[in-house]
Amino acid sequence: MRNTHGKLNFLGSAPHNTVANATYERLKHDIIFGKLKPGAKLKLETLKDEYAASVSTLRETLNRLTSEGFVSAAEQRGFFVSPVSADDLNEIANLRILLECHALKESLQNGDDDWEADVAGAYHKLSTTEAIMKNGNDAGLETWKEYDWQFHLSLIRACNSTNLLGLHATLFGKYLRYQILVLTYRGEVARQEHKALFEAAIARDADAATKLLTQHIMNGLTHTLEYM
Amino acid sequence: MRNTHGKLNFLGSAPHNTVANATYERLKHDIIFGKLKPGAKLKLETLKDEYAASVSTLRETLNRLTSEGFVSAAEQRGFFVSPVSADDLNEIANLRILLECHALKESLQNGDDDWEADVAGAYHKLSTTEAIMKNGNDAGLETWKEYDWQFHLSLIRACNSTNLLGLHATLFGKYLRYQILVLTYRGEVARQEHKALFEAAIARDADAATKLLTQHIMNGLTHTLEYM
DNA sequence: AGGCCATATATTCTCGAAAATTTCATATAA
DNA sequence: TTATATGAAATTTTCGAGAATATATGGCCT
Repeated sequence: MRNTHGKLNFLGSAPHNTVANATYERLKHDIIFGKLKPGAKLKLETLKDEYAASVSTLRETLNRLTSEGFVSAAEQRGFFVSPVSADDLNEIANLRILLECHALKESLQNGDDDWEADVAGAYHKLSTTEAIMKNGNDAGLETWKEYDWQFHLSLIRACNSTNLLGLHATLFGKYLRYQILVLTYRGEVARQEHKALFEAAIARDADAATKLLTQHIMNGLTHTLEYM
Repeated sequence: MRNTHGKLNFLGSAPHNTVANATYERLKHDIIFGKLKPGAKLKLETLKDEYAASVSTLRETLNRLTSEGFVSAAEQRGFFVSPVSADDLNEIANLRILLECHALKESLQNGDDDWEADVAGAYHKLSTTEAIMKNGNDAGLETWKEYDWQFHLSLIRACNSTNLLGLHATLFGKYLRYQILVLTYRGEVARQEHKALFEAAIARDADAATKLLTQHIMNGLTHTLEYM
């Protein structure tokens, strides 16, 4: 993680103090939430106007995003939004299963009372939002996805591996981009999956929890592939 | 991976056409091979002289390296070489086991004749070098480590996941830095471990291969921790 | 002496412009 | 007509300087 001070938001960075950080936040957000389409050329002159940053500053952020895989770079030919594909989504979903299940197991072993309270809190926020959205209110898409992310993060936070949490955060972002891309509702099913996952986690049933998590991700994958 | 054209070297990038890429290569190499010590401040003015690049270009590469975790950044206080710790090494070794074993299993299932030939070739280079180094010749440390990396990469290359190979490459680099840090010889043991691993892979014995790989990494971890 | 504030120095962050390279449009030749 | 060469325009890459911020220095007060 970039800055250890200050509260982290759901894209995984500190609040933007510098122009570079603000630009990074906005660019990443715009890619994940589809404002910048897959494959789109990222011309520096255009970005300069749109994001109010100089070429050098923009290149800093584009290099960061390239490292993470949200942007692709071609030597002397500039940057473009990383393309999407069924293969790529498959890879990401499987990696998420691998890493998140591993982290979940560790977390269930290590998590103390504070961890459990965090999970309960995150689940409460998520389920409340999902209950509201169930009634046709799909205005708070970003809020919902933020709570979704926070819930999954809370489950694995006690895994005791900063490196693992870092990799997971990037993967989650990539997975989220695909979900936003198809943007069809899977709310009610996801709601039940979250509930079962939460209960298994609190019961410290690692086998059940990892199975539920795997199913949860696989179902999301199938659903997304169907609408791509 | 950054540039799909041209042959990749063992640090995972294309040959340096641009100043930025050359600087990135050199900086990463200097961090992994300990020329830049863990925790060292990376002052822009100093780097400018040493690497013959402008501030903007340097910041591009430092941002890339920060994303990968080789460099740490503190808001308004610049960059420094990421520190090392036993905890961090533990995390990295365990992640390497998780990812590399998974990739190995997939690779053993998917690998065709060309893959097998690649593995045999990579193993040949590695074992030849290890035989030479056995006789007290420890001049070719970097060559050895390159062949080591190429061998491990060849084993998992048929895993059919670009994302997985990318994560593994970064992890391998971080693991390598710790090995270089203690710089004590584990050649003869590693030689035998590589041999057993090679044979299990060619026999497509996934269980044996993953067990051997896990042991190989765990032994390296124990050895490194001992001398830290 | 030891802590605190103002000032000076050092360092990072940001920008716009010049150099290098690619891409596009047009003309010329087979 | 198709292919190739030529030059103009667009784009990326690189740089050095100025603005913003952090760190160090030295004087002042208790």
